[in-house]
Amino acid sequence: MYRIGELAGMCEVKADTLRFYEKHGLLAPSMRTDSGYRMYTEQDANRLRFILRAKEVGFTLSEITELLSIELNKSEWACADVKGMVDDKLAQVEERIAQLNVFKTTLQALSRACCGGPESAEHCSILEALESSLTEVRCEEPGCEHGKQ
Amino acid sequence: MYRIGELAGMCEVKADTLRFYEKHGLLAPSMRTDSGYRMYTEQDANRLRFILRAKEVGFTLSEITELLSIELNKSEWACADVKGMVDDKLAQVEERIAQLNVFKTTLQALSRACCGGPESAEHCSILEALESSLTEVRCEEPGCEHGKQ
DNA sequence: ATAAACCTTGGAGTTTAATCCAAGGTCAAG
DNA sequence: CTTGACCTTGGATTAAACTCCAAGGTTTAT
Repeated sequence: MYRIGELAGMCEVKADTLRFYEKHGLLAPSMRTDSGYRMYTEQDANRLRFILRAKEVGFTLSEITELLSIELNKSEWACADVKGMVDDKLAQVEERIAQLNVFKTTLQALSRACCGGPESAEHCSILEALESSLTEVRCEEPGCEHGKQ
Repeated sequence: MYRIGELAGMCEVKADTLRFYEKHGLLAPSMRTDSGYRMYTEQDANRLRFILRAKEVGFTLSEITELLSIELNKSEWACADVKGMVDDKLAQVEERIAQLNVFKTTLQALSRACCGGPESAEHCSILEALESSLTEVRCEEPGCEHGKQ
């Protein structure tokens, strides 16, 4: 059993964050001492770890709430519901990855287009691309001609 | 010359957003009419497009402010500065993609572990995994044994 | 000349995810 | 038995990036 500060320290979050999660229904301590101190079990700690892992990867707290809320009411849900939720999240994650890959490609094109040297950015390909249109970034040859004059 | 609503409509943002950008030093109209209406020139419109394009690539407004300050003063900066910013952003995006891939793998494991049938989620492998530890999700065989009793 | 559509300002509200604060209660050590 | 570290609560504040509102002024079309 951990007090709030212990669990927080263990998981590298602040005690305030745990109170916040409690207020928002993500994680409540399994018990309280007579004097009202929150006491977290190992199971609570595991739940917190799941929350943190999900968060690390870009799930919002309300998405995490949704995912965890089934657990409180297991018997009212069918496996299909649970799996459906996971699959929805999976689709969202894949969508997000796809989106980020688009960003990545654009950024790579921008990066490749620029010599990155100490010369003035007067004719910098990156700035020129942002000035005109991102779709026009084309300068993939290794010998960068940029800054020639 | 465009009035605020025209420029907003043209670029598919709200007039409020343009006022917001002005307040935050990203984009001020080049002039005002006698009666105080904002009037944007084609150059202003280009600057807005620059902002929107940069946003598309995932730059925050404060990063864009920085980019714009380079833009306005190109000769005082080196290509290395500009490329450095893009490469930083690229690293951030790649890091995020890597994280999302970890979560994707976990979600795929959860999904595979569950039969997805109409039976009660009382003994659902997904929920069991969430309750204990995600690292324990191991049930990749096609014949799902889940819900057996 | 009047209604509709547009514009102005300052300021408040929204969302997400905390983070901080004040005033006070609890607990272990010396 | 008092100090210091910890805990309690409710409420205020933060940051980002808008978004909306009220009360009024301007333009334009009929």
